[in-house]
Amino acid sequence: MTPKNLKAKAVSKVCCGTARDIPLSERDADELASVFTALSDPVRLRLLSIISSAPEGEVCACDLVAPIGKSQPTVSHHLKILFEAGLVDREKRGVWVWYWALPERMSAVASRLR
Amino acid sequence: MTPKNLKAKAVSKVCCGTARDIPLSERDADELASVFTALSDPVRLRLLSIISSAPEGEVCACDLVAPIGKSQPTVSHHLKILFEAGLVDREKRGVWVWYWALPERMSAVASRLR
DNA sequence: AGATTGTATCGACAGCCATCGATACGTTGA
DNA sequence: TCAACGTATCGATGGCTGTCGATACAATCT
Repeated sequence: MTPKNLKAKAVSKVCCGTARDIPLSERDADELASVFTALSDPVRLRLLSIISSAPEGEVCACDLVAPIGKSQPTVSHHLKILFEAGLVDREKRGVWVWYWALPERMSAVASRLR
Repeated sequence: MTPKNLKAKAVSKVCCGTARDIPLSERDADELASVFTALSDPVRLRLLSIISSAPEGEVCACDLVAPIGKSQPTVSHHLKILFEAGLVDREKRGVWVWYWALPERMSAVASRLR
């Protein structure tokens, strides 16, 4: 059992109760953590902000390299991670690849934070 | 300027417009990314789920080691990261340290995902 | 076909991070 | 004062990750 609430002053002799089961399963924790990992890089967050706020709803990858200020392989790497996390989708049109955000995915993750 | 929407079929000759400014500043991106980094580990997410769902609103650190299944130093390390990210607060009472969640912080982060 | 251009992949390297044993610190109780 | 206990810190280690140059791939244009 978890010890009583002793916030004020007293200190119980009894502590460290028996283990309860964890609300978040190991599998769910792994999945959630993988999404947060995709969001844990400032370059990816800025890419996401550009893509999400695009007036046309989508952005050509060629328009993402210059403002980010990183090399083209690096930007491509980050876009791949965002894509695999389900945060953006993409489509190849001719030589170019267009990216757009998946807001329902982001709000789904957000709701998991209560 | 960003090229026209050519989703259907045609492919424009013109692409790769001039750089717009990024909605998310570099400073804000760093700050946000640091919080997501704190959330990017399954052990920390499970710790947070235990702490957040505690009936008394708080949990003794001594009750966190066993269910997580990691060593005491490892759990202490993760709790420190959650604390420094502003996701939990803590108070020492006697020998024990009690942790509780800061839901307003989590919802603040969640709202940043739209 | 060959040249050009946008994108993704590869290989390498440096820095960060999760993990644990050992240990130090602080508090309690005898 | 000393022993016991909960927690935090330290040091080491293995694995992961962001970065870039070089290169491969695919589509377009001449």
